[in-house]
Parts: sequence; structure tokens; C-alpha cells
Amino acid sequence: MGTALNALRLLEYFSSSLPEIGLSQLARLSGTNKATVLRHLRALEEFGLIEQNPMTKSYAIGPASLRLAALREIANPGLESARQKMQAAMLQSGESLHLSMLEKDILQSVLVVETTQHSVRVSLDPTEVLPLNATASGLCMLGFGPDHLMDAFLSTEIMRFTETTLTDPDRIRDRVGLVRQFGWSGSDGSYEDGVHGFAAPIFGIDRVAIGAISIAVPGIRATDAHLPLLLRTLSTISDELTQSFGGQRPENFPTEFHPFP
Amino acid sequence: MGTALNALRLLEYFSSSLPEIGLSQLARLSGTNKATVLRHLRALEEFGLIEQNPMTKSYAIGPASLRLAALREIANPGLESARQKMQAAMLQSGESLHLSMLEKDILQSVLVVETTQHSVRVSLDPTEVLPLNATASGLCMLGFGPDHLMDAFLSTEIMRFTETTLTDPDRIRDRVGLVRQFGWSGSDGSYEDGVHGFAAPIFGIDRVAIGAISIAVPGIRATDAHLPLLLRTLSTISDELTQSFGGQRPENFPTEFHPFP
DNA sequence: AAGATATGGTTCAATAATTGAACCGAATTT
DNA sequence: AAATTCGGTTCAATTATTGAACCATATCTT
Repeated sequence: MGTALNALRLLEYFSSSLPEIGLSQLARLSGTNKATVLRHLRALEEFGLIEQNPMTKSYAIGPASLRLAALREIANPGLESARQKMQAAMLQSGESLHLSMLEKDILQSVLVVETTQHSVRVSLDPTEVLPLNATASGLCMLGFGPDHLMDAFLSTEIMRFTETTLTDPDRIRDRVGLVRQFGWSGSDGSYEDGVHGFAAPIFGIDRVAIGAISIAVPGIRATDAHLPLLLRTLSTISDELTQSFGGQRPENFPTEFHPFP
Repeated sequence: MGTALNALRLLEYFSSSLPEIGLSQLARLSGTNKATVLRHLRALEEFGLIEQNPMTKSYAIGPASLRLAALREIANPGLESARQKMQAAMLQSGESLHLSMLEKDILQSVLVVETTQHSVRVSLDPTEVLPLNATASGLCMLGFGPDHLMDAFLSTEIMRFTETTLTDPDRIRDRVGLVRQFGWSGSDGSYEDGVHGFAAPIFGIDRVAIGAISIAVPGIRATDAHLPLLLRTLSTISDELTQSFGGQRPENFPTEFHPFP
């Protein structure tokens, strides 16, 4: 049941670490017959969602993805202006920015603007799913997202990524409490070693967070001296993005961000 | 034959002028049974390529398109840097820029950067298929694209869009001859009345054009006084993009663009 | 250099999923 | 209040999908 879906699911196996896949490999990955995989790939290719490298014979995401993305931009404007605002914030703070949005209780990365001012930078995968317990953006969503999100998340398996990842439900709740109080969240290498994140929520019309904007800083530059600039940038852009998505901040939301005690 | 493809083809009916479509309407447009359309939409929705507006119940392109586009950007880098170069060229010339690429003998629009400096501007559909005879970009491709392109195009039905559209094969050939000589092409409302285009080719590694970059100018600003700036911008960005896509210009390609006599 | 094992791609009968006409209830329109 | 439209459902007939086996070719191993 769901041939079209089965075909589409093949696209899930493409990732930034595996952007090109051969026929046999894809058959193995998906646990499907080669003939079936080939049929699906041909269909996807005809539509343009898949493209075959004529040299290597292996397959990759095709140009139709761009057409569709542009089309979505029209139906759902705001992302393009978000990109521009993020670009400005990147220039102001000198660091990479990262926009993620909640889709069905999953925090999806949607837009990445990398810094052009430092050679030591954090390079982010623009297609990632962000763990709610391990990233600054995730903690933000737990604090300001839909009420059921925390329980839904705690009922799933909580993953550990590094030494500093929060995995204890009680400690997560405590931390999220602080985030609610201060309006922003931080992560110190709890997802990837050496990567510090600072995130603030983006609210929807009902004052519930629909996504988060985060600044990713390499450990070297995550200093107390740098922090005020980052927090100022964060406060401004989270407010701009909230407005640009047609949302509004809750009444008691802090107008300025201050460092955690 | 091709359930998956049939499902995907439903996506073709979404456009910038029709970004949201209801079930019955889509069934009518595609000439398929409602039940079938619904099944397909459900599959596409589960994957995220389609999204249903819970209020209006109608459907639109979903968030998965963005994920896929980001993924393609990784496998096929360059587009993001192209956007930045186009942005710079837009600021320099003050006009909207338009990148198109050849896919299977069809010239697809891939990236649009609209001017922020004028309120009278040309607004381009970022998902269009560009007619080779009627647009500046199209004439460029005929002049510098694959050899077989001209014959392939002339064997199809040649469309007329406005009074000034070139439809006579001989006149098209003549014009393309000029384009080859000068390195750039122009169109004066031959696709849409009042829209002037100026385009230059982007070459691939084999010195054959893989796409074109064009500047779209409203008739009011398409003056002789403005032209030198436009041509300078065009020359620079077409060279930059050629390099950025890893291509090279043919040996005898003009280093500067001059107005047609 | 011969065998072994990959690869991408094809064939075809058995099968399982797709299809569309008719239908339903709820809004709108007339 | 009748008629039309909408989104969505049902179910038997049909149709496209599926996977095992197979082919040709390329690469690696012995």
C-alpha cells in the first residue's frame, strides 16, 4: 500500500554524508529488490527529483527539488526574508546562524547561514533533525513550544551525544525552567564537542514557539566577552523573525537577554 | 504504468499563480478520479512534499521540498554561492537577476534575485520554463549551448508571445549569429510586453553553455544610458558564474560586451 | 590470466496494490 | 428548500507492481 510513498522514501537515504548512491547500494539500504528500486528511481528521475550521474551511474537529488522549494516559498513566503535577516545577523555577530522549525514534534533544520568572517567556523548540516535535549534550539522548543512537546519527547528514547548531553529528565526540566525564565537557551558541546549554541524561540500567532533561531560558535570564541554581542543579536533576530512569520511573543517574554547566573 | 510518477505529476499543477489547490479542483486539472488524487496527495503529504491547510482543506507544496533542495545544494554545490554573486550584481546594476539552466533541452529557471532598489521592477516566476526563441536567456543558449539544441528546438512548435517574438527560423538563426559574435543577447518585450532582457551564457567544462544569467529591466529603464552598466555587470557575473560552476569560456569569447550596432 | 565478486540493468509470471464509479454528509449557492 | 459543490469513503475489477533469476560488464583477487 503506497507505491508513491515507497518511491519517495528512497529519497530519505540521501544525506549530506551520502549525497550519491548507486542502485545496488540503495536496494540494500532500503531492503528492496533492485528492480523495484530502479523503477522508482526512473520515476523520480523523470520528474527530476533524482538525477543520475552519467559517469558514475550513481544517483543524487535532482533539480526539481529547487523548483519545488521555490514554489513553496511562494505559497509560504517569509523564508526568503528570514534568510536576509539571518545574513544581517551573521554579519553583526560574525557567527553562523541556524533556523529550525517544528514539524510534527520533530525539530527540522531549515536554513543555515554560515559566517564569512572567520575561518574557524561551525559548519552545520542544513537537513538535520535536531535532538531536543542536546541542542540550544531544542531546549528552546521544550521551553516555549507546544505544551505536549515535553511529555512527548520524554516518552521517546533520550539520546546521548557527548559527555555534557543532558539525558536525565529531571535535569532537562530544570534547565528548561531556566530557559523559560531567561528567554534564551545555551548548549556547551552537548551535541557536538567544541560547538556552543545560543538559541531563542520564534513564536507563532498563538504565542507558542514554532521554531528557533540559534547562533553556533566554536568553543574558542564562546567567551564571556563575546556573549553580550551574541545575546543582543539573538534577541533582535528572534523578534524580527517572530514578526516576519506573523507571530507574537508572550507578554512576559524578556525584552533583553541576560547571561545565566 | 508509473504510479509514483503519476503522484508526482500532481505537483506540476502547483504554480506561483495557483499555489494552493483543493481536492476536486486538482482532480479536474489532472483529469483523474478524486479517490486517486486523494491517495496520491496523502502519500505526498506523508512524505512532506504536500501540506494541507487545516483551515481551507486545500493543498500546497510542503516542507520536504526545502530539505531536498538543501540536500541537492550539498551534492551539487555552487548554487548558494551563485545566489550571493547574483545579489552583488543586483546591487551593482540595480535590476533583477535571473539564472536559468538547461535540463534535457529545456531551459529551466532556477534562481531569481529581485531588485530592492526600484519599486518598478520585473517580477519573475522562479519556476518557469523559458522559451528559447522569446527570451534573452533562450537566445543565449541557442548561440552557445549544445550544437543539437537549435535543430531540436526548430523541430518543435515555435510559440509566439507578443508582437516582437521571433518565430521565423531564419530570423532566429540570424539573431543567434549576432549573439555568438557579441557574447550576449537581448530581448525587447518578446516574451512579455514591457520587459527587456539582457543575458550572457554560463559555460561548462567543455566550453558549451550550461545555462544563462540574465538581467530583466522594465522598458522605462532600458535606455542607452543604462546599457553600459548592465553589460558590464553581465560580463562580470557570467564570468564569475562560469568559474563558480567549474566551467570555462571558449577562447574567442569577448572579454567585454559592446552594444549591438 | 582465470576466477570470483562486484556493479547497473532486464525479463516475466504471480501477485498485490491501484483505480474509478458510485456514494456520503456537510457546507454553500441558488 | 432544492441543487450544487465540497472533501472524503467504499469496494470489486483491473492494472500496475513486485522480486527471483538472469545478463553483460567492470573490478578486484589469486
